Amino acid sequence: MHLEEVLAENELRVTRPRRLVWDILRSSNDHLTAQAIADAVHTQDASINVSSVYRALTLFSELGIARESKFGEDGSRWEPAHSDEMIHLVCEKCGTVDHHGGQVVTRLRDHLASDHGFVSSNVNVVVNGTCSNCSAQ
Amino acid sequence: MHLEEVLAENELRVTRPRRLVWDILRSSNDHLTAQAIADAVHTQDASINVSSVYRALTLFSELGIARESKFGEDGSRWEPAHSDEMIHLVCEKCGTVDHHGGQVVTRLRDHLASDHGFVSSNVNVVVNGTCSNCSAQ
DNA sequence: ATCCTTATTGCGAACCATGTGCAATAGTTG
DNA sequence: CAACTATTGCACATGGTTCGCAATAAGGAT
Ligand SMILES: [Mn+2]
Ligand SMILES: [Mn+2]
Ligand SMILES: [Zn+2]
Ligand SMILES: [Zn+2]
Repeated sequence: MHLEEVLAENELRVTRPRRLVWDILRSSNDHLTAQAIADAVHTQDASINVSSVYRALTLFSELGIARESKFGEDGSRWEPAHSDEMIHLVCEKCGTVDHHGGQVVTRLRDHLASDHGFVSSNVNVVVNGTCSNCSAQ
Repeated sequence: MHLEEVLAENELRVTRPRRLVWDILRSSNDHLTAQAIADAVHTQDASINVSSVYRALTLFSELGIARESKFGEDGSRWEPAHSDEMIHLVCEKCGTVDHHGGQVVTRLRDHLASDHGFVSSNVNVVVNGTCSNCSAQ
């Protein structure tokens, strides 16, 4: 997925803040807070304002190329967009957030639609607990 | 579930703010914001402060008798505690939040534990979409 | 019923993540 | 390169929630 294209298609400009935020998002395989992203951006260019980071993130989300998730604490977490079927496993011990795929979400959507007439636009599954690493101490 | 008992068991006092907040929570079958709860409380006793409402809600959550959920917008939503298996269907049109029960969550927990060593403490499933009422216009 | 101890309150100010108005800046197109 | 205007940086506003502290009121004992 190329930022430039998506922006061009929507007659939006490719700016330094947007490029930097996007690069951080792509290169990290974490679920970052806006602040963490801003910090990372600042190691490249300290002159970029937090507002621009927020504006970029909001825009990317609207464009469908970034995903915002709200886990327990602090603010939203950001990452490149991925399917709802990739659910989030949040370890309460070490704090890591893992992905887990399967059919759960798809089956749930289908069941809700066919048996209850509820048409889902997006499904968020967050599992809090203890990861296998932390279970083994 | 009697508030008085739970509080007594934990050597906590039964106060007017706590009783009022609990009554609102019990008598509504909605998912209320802290502000909505405070407003409702104020119709009974205008002298009760929002801080006390927040403190009561936080306490109830720690005691396991209230449940806090974060849906899309604005602040947290509160209700009497219920099982994780009761998942939330949030209608983007009319705003209503419905419950849906089943085995989905239980099966997911089991799968994660046995096949991935992830021991879940709580599972949150939020489905956003259009309810059957709103689909029918 | 009254006193005592201290948990709980009301109040105001602080907080933190995020959004905004506006003049200055910098993409983009020709 | 010039012109147009989307986007930025800045500083400040916001909204939901929390905190410190002195005043109040539960609950146990007398
Ligand atoms: Mn993810
Ligand atoms: Mn509920
Ligand atoms: Zn862990
Ligand atoms: Zn609806």
